Amino acid sequence: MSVTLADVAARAGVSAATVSRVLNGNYPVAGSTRSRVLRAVDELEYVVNGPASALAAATSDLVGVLVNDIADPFFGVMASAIQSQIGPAGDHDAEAPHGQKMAIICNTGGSPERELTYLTLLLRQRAAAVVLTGGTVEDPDHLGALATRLRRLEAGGTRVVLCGRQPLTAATDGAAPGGAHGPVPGPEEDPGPAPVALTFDNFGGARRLTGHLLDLGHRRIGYLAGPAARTTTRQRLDGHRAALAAAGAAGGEAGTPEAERLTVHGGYDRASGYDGALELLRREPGLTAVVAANDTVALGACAALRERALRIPEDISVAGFDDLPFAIDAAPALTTVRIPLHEAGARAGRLALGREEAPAGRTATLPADLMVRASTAPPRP
Amino acid sequence: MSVTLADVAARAGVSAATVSRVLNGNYPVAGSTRSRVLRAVDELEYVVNGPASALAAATSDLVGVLVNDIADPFFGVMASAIQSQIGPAGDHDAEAPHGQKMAIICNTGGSPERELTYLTLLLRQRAAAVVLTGGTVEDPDHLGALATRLRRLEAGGTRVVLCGRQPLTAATDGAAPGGAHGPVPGPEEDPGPAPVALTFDNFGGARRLTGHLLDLGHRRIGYLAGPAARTTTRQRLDGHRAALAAAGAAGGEAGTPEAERLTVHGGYDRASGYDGALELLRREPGLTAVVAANDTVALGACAALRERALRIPEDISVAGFDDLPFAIDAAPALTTVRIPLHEAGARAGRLALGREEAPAGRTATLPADLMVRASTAPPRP
DNA sequence: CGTCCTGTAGAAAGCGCTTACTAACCGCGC
DNA sequence: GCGCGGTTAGTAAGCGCTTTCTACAGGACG
Repeated sequence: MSVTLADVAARAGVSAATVSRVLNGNYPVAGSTRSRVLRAVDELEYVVNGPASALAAATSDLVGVLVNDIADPFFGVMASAIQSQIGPAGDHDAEAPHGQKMAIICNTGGSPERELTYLTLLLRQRAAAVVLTGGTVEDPDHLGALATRLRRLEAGGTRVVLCGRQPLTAATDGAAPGGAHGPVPGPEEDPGPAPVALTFDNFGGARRLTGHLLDLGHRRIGYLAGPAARTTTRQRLDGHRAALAAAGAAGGEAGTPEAERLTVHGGYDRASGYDGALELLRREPGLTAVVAANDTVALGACAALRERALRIPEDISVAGFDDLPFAIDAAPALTTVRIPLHEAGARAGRLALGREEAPAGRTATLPADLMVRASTAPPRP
Repeated sequence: MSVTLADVAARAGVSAATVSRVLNGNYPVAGSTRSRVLRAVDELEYVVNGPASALAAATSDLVGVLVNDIADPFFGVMASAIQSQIGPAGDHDAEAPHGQKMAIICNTGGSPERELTYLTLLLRQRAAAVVLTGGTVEDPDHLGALATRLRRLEAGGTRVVLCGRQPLTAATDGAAPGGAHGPVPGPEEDPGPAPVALTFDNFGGARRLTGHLLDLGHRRIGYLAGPAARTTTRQRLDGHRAALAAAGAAGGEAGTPEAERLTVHGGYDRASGYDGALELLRREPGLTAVVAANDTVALGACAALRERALRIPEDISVAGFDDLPFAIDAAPALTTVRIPLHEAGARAGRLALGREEAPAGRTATLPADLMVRASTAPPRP
């Protein structure tokens, strides 16, 4: 510590400016000078003072990544992919090049307030970019506050990328399958260009998944939804109901008692699946299938059903969503919908760094493919 | 952006110094002045310039967290717990208090080089603290470089905490069950105080786990080890062999052909478990139990065994390690060893912030409790 | 009534770096 | 021999904040 640019300069017999230029490589420096400086840097084990250079250059090497829950592999996988694009690349060299970015992963716990707090903190750090992952609360107040923060970030030169989330207010648009909306202005104020967004086809995936169950012959299908008023939850639920409605099956029409009865809202955790499955069974003992908001919930549901001595899939089918790594290893292997988390994260990371062109319309929707495995089968006659 | 302290000062009719003092609350300011300043801050939507204040105050709000693989719940859970102590607390308020810390989660991918790179980057940022999670490579060169980096960090005022890792060179000490070593000086140079460390009782947990299988009557037990030359891998393997040796069972003596034959090294991922189980079966068709380096590997092994038409636990027992959330939902529920990841992370976070006293001897070993579930049973006669 | 605290606020000197702007030097053509 | 572009290096002015030191009230006190 306390070895400064000036020390290096003195040792190399040049001015501080020259050292800075060698290190940043953004100005012609004679070869001999350059190597003299580099040697001094090495001998003194000089490490730049990040804050100082961020202040002087008015840019920082920090990239913020907001996630709901880093302990959840859904976010873990995305975060890992994002970081793989941002952090140090190969392992060939322990030296950290100048201008090397670092990701700050912020755990919001799904709390809108904390999300805003983190955005303020990132603004304070003058982050180079911010990636918001996963769905969000559909509360207009929150969305408004969010839009304001993001606008301020962008005004300050921070690149904003949404990964797995609708472009802001478009989130309240109902369940549009395609998802490719244009920018929608927030309340008052100039919206500026909408942040670039990568969204998942939750609606389409859910519709195909429930369609698969309907094709197998299921008609009494329970749904374990995630927390209410969140975009991801609603898109998946809407897809599910759209499939039911198209087949004229029970629960297809939102708001009807039938639909309410076959839907239980909970969290995205295992316990919600466990409790929710029991509740569904209580409400509708004749259930032949359960669709969960995600794989974790599905696993919890499986546990509950097994305790009730129901065999999967002989007595009851179960399906998840996301295709997290453990889905294929469940017994029986879980039928689910694959979300390209890794691809999405990697692409978001590149977009955040400006290393990839923004998609046309500033929004791209990634596919959600049905993965049929062993946890779903035709209902018993 | 571009609203500076001076702007706020002008608006409030005070000097910049006063505004700084109000914001930092570390100097007496008259109530009336204080509220005038706060109003100005509010009206101007002023946000401190983090780099500038870090430079002037020579401290930063950044805390580095190094993990091997953030997509792995083992690290995800710890990272989440660490952050819960460091990041914004309640959701009562969207305002970010001054001095609010942020965690930078760095994904090393298990690469020693990348670990060093990140440490340099953190040094550059003048991080307030650094938490290194999980085991490490046992290569003396790497350990030396690591010790040097950590010493430099500590010299610069960065607090260093190890979470789930032996205090540096103690890592090469053989499999000491207690783990409470004193500081061991690195090669040359003054060691200074060893970083505070929270370690897991991998050895003891593994020994109890294998002991459980032996008690059930198993004698031909295969072991799916993690990557060679990593502390966690070796401690668990050593514990396993210690239990075997104590019972006089096959494979208890390291280095013997028997021990080698019953051990397969791989990664900590699902595929390694799958491949490894098949390999074990090939080497020893009479296997009655498989112990895996962690739960993820165990799940992969289960998949492979099931494909070979072996029933768990009737035909073959399987055990994991860590007790990750999904272990209890495996079918059958996985017998494993519970590692208090959340508690460890939370405590490490508090230690990093200096909000908790370092344990006596600067090292505390956390218990690893055996969780007997349904995937283990007596072998068939 | 002058002095000495105590409580508040301002002036100003950096923190370590970047980056115009300026200066020196070189070889060149006229 | 002199002025001139082209290189390469140095000078110095900040970047926006913290913090020491100084200044100035207004009581309390002798």
